[in-house]
Amino acid sequence: MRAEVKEHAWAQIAEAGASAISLNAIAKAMGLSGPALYRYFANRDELITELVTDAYRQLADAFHAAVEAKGSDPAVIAHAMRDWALAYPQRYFLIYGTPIPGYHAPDTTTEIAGELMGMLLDALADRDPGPATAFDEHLDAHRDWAESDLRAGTLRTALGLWANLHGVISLEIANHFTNMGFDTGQFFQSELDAMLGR
Amino acid sequence: MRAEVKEHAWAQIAEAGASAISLNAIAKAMGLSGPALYRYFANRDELITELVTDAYRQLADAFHAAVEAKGSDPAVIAHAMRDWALAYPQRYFLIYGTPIPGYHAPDTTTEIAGELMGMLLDALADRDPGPATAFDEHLDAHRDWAESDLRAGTLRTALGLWANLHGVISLEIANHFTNMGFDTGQFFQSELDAMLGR
DNA sequence: GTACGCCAGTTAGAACCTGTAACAGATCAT
DNA sequence: ATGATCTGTTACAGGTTCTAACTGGCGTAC
Repeated sequence: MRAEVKEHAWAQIAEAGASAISLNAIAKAMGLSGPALYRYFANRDELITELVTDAYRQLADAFHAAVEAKGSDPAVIAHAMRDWALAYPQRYFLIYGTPIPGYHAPDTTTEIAGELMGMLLDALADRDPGPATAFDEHLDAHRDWAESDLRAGTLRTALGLWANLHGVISLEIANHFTNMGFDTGQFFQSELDAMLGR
Repeated sequence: MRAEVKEHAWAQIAEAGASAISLNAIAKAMGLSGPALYRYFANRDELITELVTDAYRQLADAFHAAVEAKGSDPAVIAHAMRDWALAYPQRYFLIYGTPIPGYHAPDTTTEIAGELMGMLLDALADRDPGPATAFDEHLDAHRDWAESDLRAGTLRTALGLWANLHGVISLEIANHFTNMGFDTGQFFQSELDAMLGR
């Protein structure tokens, strides 16, 4: 039942964004009347929270599937992230888009965020992070969020890769490149090469 | 009058986000009654559009001011961008956050976006873009959006810098780093060094 | 077999929102 | 002075979330 509600919610999100989902419209689409849904979700926020964690879970599953199929490689994870974002842009924005003021992410989402970062760290563990930087020192003193057997340089590389990936992907799916005429896939690959190639 | 309305709109945005601005509430805050505002804004979308272009304009002004004060340098622009985003996170998200479905940015915003990119290109013009890449060739064939006297490598560098800046900044102001405990300013500087230093 | 309680759904309604229509009053130009 | 215009009003239609109160059915206990 909750699953069916979320099904309709995803459909509404895909065509009008998260802020436009309406419990009323979902109920009507399911042949129910307005307040019936309040048996299953306390309020609109609870539904959205559930959607956010589901989206996170899906992204993590996409990562796992990609690593399973093609090996633990940063480029594999990067492409999995972009492919998922292109397939489900609204879900991506649910995770990484404009935060809703006053809304606090539940613990499960931060756990999954850690899981994502963990996979990226694993994929980068055997890599040479290049010369140590000033930031590495600082990171070394603030690394409680990562497994302890990793070099600070690896953490730095993962953070940088993650941020850069997010930058390229979010600009692409927010259509900030559309007026420029170049191929976004090639740009993504180019950035990936710059980050990992060297 | 329109300015006063926008003033209140910014206040509402700051505390509850863009999707929560209400013409009704603004009117009440101004001592007017609901429909009075429709004399000045045809509808809610027109107000938001104006806010978006104003935000763009402000960001561009921040860039100009920074360049004026400290010279045309990519690091100067980068810091100006981050400082502005930290000062006005909601305005930043209005520009670069989750796009509003069905909303099409007016021409003026794309013009200002081009202005921003132009300043970045200027600041990078004298820089060695490093060895030519495969993407440079593609860019060379799709560069109508940039002045013609620039090397493709410079365009590539500007795009990459822009995307990476956006990634770091947007993750920071969306609080995706809060649980990690490191200093976001140092991370920003580290990324900036990695992008420009080399 | 009857009575009880629970559960899923209903309608009614309060309090919001956007936006339109019709109207009242002031002010400004001719 | 008179008419047009401009600014604001109230009334209203239709939408939203969400609460309250009620109804019908189903399962269980006695």
